[in-house]
Amino acid sequence: MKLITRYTDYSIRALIFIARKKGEIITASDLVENLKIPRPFLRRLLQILNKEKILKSYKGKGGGFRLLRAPDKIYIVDLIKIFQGPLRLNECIFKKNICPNIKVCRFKNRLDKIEKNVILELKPITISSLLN
Amino acid sequence: MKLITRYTDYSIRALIFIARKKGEIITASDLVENLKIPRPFLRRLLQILNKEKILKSYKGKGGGFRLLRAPDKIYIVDLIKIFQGPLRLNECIFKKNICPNIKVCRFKNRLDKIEKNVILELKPITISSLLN
DNA sequence: ACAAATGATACTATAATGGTATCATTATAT
DNA sequence: ATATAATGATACCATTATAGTATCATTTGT
Repeated sequence: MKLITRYTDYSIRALIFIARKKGEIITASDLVENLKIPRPFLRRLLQILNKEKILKSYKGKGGGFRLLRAPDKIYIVDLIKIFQGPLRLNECIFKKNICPNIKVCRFKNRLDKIEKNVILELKPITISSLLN
Repeated sequence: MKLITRYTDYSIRALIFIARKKGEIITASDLVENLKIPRPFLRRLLQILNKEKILKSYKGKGGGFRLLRAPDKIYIVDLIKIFQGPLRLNECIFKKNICPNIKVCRFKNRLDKIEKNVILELKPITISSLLN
């Protein structure tokens, strides 16, 4: 029951590293050396961040990655969504229309409240808010 | 990233059902019929609850299960612990002594706070508080 | 003795996560 | 042009957690 998978965790570390280098183009190799993330895994992750327009990639010699958005516009919840899908801690095992007491189920209501609070606390966290 | 697995979820439903029957001995069959939980799965789960002293089982004809504790002494977090292990949303991928910046890692600090809040909200929930 | 219950335990299936490997493509410097 | 250093695309594999099944043994009331 982890909130954050390695994809998300690694990508946060990578983005923080890149953000600290303000504008420099950072290669996968730079990140491997500094963050000890397995190379092929990191490469995949960077490609995803590129596709999702979090990073911009530069191909060819001298290439690498740069942030596409300002660090205060990169929200952790976006990363979670990219790598882990919609943030949902709580899903009724009976899908909507089968569970007989969906409206009454007090447990589900409690979990919904907890989920909302988690989201509320995660929402404001950006890469820039983690920089130091 | 689910807070609650089926084991936990099913066992909550089962315990609520049993609790409502105040003191009656409830068989696995009763629960299967009423809660639509797959029989072998439910049976395993009841055996676990028996071992963990949440339920008391009665073997042989006329047997079944009864609550061993009062419903207000059965905490959801106990069930989570039984079926899912310690409630931990947040574990550094670098175990304690490897991550260079464990004390400074602001992200981990944030997650710790969120985790604490989740636990705080889950802690008071008992079977009796879900009885309606 | 029989039937109706649980106890014990081993097995299987599926999906998510974590990680690897390979080849193609692009861009720069010489 | 060509070699080199970078990313792009993709397919594959391993491990673990979750979900679920199957089987036989044991106990107990009638």
